[in-house]
Amino acid sequence: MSAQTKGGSRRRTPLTRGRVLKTAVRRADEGGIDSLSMRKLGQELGVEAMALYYHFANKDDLIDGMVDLVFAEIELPHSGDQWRSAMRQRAIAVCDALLRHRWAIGLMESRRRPGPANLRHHNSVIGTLRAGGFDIAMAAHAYSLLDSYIYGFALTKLNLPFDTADDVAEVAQSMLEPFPRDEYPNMVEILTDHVMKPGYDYGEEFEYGLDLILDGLERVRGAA
Amino acid sequence: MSAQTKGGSRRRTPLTRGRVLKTAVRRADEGGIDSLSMRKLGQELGVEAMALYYHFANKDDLIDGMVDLVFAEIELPHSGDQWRSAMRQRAIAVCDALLRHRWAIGLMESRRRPGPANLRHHNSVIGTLRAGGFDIAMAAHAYSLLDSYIYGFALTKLNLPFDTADDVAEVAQSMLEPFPRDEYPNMVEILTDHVMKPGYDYGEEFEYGLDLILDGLERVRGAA
DNA sequence: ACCTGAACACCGTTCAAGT
DNA sequence: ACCTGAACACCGTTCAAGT
Repeated sequence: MSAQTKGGSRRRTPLTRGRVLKTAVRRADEGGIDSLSMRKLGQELGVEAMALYYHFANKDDLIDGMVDLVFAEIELPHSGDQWRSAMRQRAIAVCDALLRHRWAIGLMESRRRPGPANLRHHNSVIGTLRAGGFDIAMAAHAYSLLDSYIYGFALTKLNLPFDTADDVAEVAQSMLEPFPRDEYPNMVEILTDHVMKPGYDYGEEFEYGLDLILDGLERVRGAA
Repeated sequence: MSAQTKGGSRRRTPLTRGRVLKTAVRRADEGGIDSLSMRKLGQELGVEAMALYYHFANKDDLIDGMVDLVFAEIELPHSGDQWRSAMRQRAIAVCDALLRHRWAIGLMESRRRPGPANLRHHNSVIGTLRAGGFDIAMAAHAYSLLDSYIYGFALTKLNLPFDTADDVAEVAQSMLEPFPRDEYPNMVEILTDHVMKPGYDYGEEFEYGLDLILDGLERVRGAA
């Protein structure tokens, strides 16, 4: 019944934290975090769920490791980069990583035991801002603002009840259907004259807002 | 054993959607969304879990109702308000509501069947922007930017691994503990010279970023 | 050292049945 | 009309036991 009893090889490559984590991330990417149960993960690795508890203290320990894998995917600014282009690139890289790993959005900021990639990331971003002329308090402002925007955008985009452009029309239609015409005229207008137009892509909003924020940061940096 | 068999009253006030929703929101506020199981909710209402399925199609239907209750708590701009003060007030009101109902953060934007309070909210915000001189595309930009920031800030604040100022020092300490000194100097600096200072409150970052964004929106509005 | 089996205390949901 | 009991297919985790 299990993978081991079939064929010649009785024992596969043994479990390691790294192999478990890679499989766990793939599973969560594909099926969502709710599909990542210890039992199913074990099954995918050809092992009983309980074997995982030999390598991880508990599910939270597993998630700590998964989050650090996501941080490791994000390219860091090189020292010497201009703060603005570095922050722009990094914002896009973080957003992309979150869109690849939607399950990670609420988890990236909450680690009590951040891994090395996590700490390297924060250290590098703060260093780039400080080198770009931001004092400590302003670097904190900038980091908070940028990360709130990045995480919020990814959260919003992934939670929108439609994925493709085709979906949009259908969903928008059925959202307003139960209500009398003319009850929400501004909603109707923006949906029909903007959102449902061909070529609309919510994803494009990201860089508009990002550049507006970077403009603002440039201004307060100059004023200090 | 059950509440009904004890004392005189055999049947309590019967279930209604409204009463179930109010109880569900309170439970989720207090114990988190994971503590909101159909069984526990039933128990709190003096009823078997299965009774809830008479009033709600499934758990998602329940959550649709809970989300609309949160939207209903958020005061809307009055028509005639200046766009900037209206957007500022509304951003603070949304952020406060999300901090009161942390379980709602990922759910507010994802309803395929938005309730009336949800639609009224969106309709009102878009209307205020349009009346303030934003054309359709710019109103869409502004709304996306503001909501990404608001939801992202609430998400980040609630996910930070510390709540109180006392926590901060302890958590910061233990985060860096497993690593060699001087490995993350910028992290150490900002933690010790800023975050761990008395009077630090991450919550105060919200209005700084909000005003920077509103300044930016004012500028692009003027340019159009 | 590394993994399993059985068990415990949970989930959401369906469905036939009760009042 | 409104609710219950039993059942199904799941969870995370513990612990003693196997190899």
